[in-house]
Amino acid sequence: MKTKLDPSADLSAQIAGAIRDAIIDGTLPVDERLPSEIELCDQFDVSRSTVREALKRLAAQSLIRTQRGATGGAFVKRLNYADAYAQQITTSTLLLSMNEVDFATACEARFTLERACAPLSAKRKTPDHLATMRAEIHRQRQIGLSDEAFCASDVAFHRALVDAAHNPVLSYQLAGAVEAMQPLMNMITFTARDRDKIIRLHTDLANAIEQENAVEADRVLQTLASETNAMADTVFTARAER
Amino acid sequence: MKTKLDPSADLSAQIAGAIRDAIIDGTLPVDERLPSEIELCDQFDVSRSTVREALKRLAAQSLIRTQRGATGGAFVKRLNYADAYAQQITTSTLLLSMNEVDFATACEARFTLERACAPLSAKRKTPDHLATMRAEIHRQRQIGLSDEAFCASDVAFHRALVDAAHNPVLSYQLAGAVEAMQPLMNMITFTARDRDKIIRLHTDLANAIEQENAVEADRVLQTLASETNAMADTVFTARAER
DNA sequence: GCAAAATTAAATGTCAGACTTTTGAAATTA
DNA sequence: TAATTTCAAAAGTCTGACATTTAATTTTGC
Repeated sequence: MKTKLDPSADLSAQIAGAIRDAIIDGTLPVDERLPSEIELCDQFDVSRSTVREALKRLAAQSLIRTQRGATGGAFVKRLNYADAYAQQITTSTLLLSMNEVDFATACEARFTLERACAPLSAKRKTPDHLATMRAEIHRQRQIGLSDEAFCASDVAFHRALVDAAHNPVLSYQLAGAVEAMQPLMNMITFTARDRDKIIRLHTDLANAIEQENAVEADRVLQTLASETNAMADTVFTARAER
Repeated sequence: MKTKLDPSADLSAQIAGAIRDAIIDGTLPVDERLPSEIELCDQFDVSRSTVREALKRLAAQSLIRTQRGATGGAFVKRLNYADAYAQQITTSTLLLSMNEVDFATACEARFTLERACAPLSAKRKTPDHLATMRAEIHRQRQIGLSDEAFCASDVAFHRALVDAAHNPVLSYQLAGAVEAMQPLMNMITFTARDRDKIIRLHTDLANAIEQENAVEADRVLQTLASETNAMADTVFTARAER
């Protein structure tokens, strides 16, 4: 681990990069203990502050975990789905909110991916996922529900749809696509008629999944996509005129 | 920005979390300058080392950038596609390599998503993307090409396919799915006949995209998925017997 | 001799202060 | 006015100290 790179970057970034590479290419296997901070000081010939800053960078990416105490230290962390989800969602959300990605583009991406997922969900759904979907539909019917709460329930509904495919990798990939849309959706105000329309489509979708009717599910998702786009259009053009 | 959270975590993690939240919810807009390190020391009542460790955590997630010098400081960074790609790929790769995700699951996720993308690619392809795909097919034909180089070219081919959809959000989402498979693919040794088969399918796929034949493209991708799974099966069962 | 309690040592976490380097702006000079 | 010099603010790095946590070791009490 005497590797060094990119002399332009900060020392702590170089060191973090060297260790990260070692983790990614498997030189440092999961649960391996890194040398102690003091030993890393010697190896990289820097001070402890610099080593610590490098380790914090790695910790922020969930590449290592640290333990205090006698047998403590920094260990290569087994990246779990929960951490990966969280990072993906943060990144996706910021990517969308900071880059003036237009609603149509994000919407297209999301529904394209969801439509890909639906046939698998129809085939592999369990009563559990179906129950979650129905429960969220029920929640969406509540009168006096805020727009934000409606959106949150919408996300939960679609996540249940995705999870029903029983492919954790797929769920992970789609988590970003679905959740990252939420802030954009929150910019929309839903009229009662909009909600009715969405709820009806959600019901159709749940039914299609229950009946393992992939074609119908796809049709509903396509409709949902265009309806969502239409609602956004209405809101945004109205807002632009004002 | 006087918020604090989770008293169980380290101070630097708490501070990073508070600032991260402010960035995500928009309290700190893009390109806003954070207070200087010294000012943050006062605000959070911690030492400079602790503040710096917090800032390094944020930098590792591409949430801030720092500049030295008189008008320098830490600024909220506009997350660009390149950084988001890189992070997504790192996370996806590690998720797959560290969690004994079986080949079939990862493969299914990848091809399901790619099939969703193909109709859009067929509709919106440019000569440029098509040329990239053909160039990679050409590279794959070279005799004496290592398995690794073959896989890398395979990834490049599929990325061109995805990028042809001209939806940057979709490209970003699929980057992880496609690239993260590479280490898994690298575990396979391709016989000459395997390569022939793949190259023929790639050619069919490029033709289908060129002719805007989405149905044919989907058929080819399905075939490619099952062929890939079959090759992996052969390799893994042979390896298991040994 | 054994179990509980005290001690120790190793490691990370935090702090304080100094020095270095970078960089833009202000002041000076030609 | 333009080039140069000076200056000051800020991040980057280093050193050394102390605090806290934790497991292993040693001591003590019975």
